[in-house]
Amino acid sequence: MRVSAKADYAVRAAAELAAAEEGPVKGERLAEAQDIPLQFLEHILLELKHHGIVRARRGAKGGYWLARPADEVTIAEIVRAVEGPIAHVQSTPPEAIEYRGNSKHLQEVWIAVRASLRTVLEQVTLADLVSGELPEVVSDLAATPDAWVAR
Amino acid sequence: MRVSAKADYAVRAAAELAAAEEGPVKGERLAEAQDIPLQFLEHILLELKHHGIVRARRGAKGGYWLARPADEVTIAEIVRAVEGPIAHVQSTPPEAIEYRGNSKHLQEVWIAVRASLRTVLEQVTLADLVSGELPEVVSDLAATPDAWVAR
DNA sequence: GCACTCCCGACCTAGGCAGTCAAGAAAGTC
DNA sequence: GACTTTCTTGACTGCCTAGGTCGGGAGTGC
Repeated sequence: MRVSAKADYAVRAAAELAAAEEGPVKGERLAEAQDIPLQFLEHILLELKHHGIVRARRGAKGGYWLARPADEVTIAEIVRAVEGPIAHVQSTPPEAIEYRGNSKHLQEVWIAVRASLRTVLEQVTLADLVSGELPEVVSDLAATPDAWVAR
Repeated sequence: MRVSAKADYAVRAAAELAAAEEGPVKGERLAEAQDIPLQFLEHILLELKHHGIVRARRGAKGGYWLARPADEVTIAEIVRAVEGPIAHVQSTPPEAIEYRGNSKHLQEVWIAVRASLRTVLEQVTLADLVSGELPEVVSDLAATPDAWVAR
């Protein structure tokens, strides 16, 4: 139930790419802009490339750029690319687990957990993120003061 | 963004305790009922005990029982007891991270993620889980067919 | 050809996950 | 008080992941 450094880095780098107008951006610039260890970031960008989220060219004038327009890339996609499926239980998808006895309905709870995560992560695109205009569902959730207190 | 075996086990064992009428339940019975490795389960129950969620007595006729009524124990509590805080990013709470540049609004997204997890996990009590009568928010989420397909 | 930049496998360390084992302490029973 | 049952606790395991570093290789532009 936690967000890994990798996922956080990946989204931040992607946001930086989304904001860049035209032309490839060097890994080094991304690393500096978001204060991410360069070598680690390159691995992450490679994974994003393998998942068809970014593209890259090497050599002078090389760098990375988004494979698709920023308003077509969701945060969910990026998280899945680096962390794998969202909200798996014991490394298997919740719909595939069989619960017995008094925990029979736990499956529905995990399904609901996944669904609620999806409503947030699949709704927000990179374009939303850089513009700051988040979808209403999300900004509503973040707007309640209660959401900001630790527990 | 995944649920550990430990958390899953902990909730299942707690559900079993919630269903047990009166009197301590042996660890062995819990393990059998939910098919959980006994020794591992005992570690988990110990953690739950330290967090004041269950109580235990040893000796003959000993066993475990809930420290509070089943309708006052939420799944969120149990998950926190064994996994630590929900939805931390890089092991720090989202409200404590400073984002800069084009990822400035990422913080709100992670806050929203945490809030949405809370609306599910803090709503469901052990009593709900055992009876199968989940709160409306949760059953609504689990009712959409889309929630059951992998992605 | 050379500088530049990504590509990618190897490696590393710390810590967590999932689990086992064995000894010990407490409580109930007779 | 002896005995049994059952929990308690610490130590320890093997494996994997997270987070990160290093260094060479390979494609690109000039």
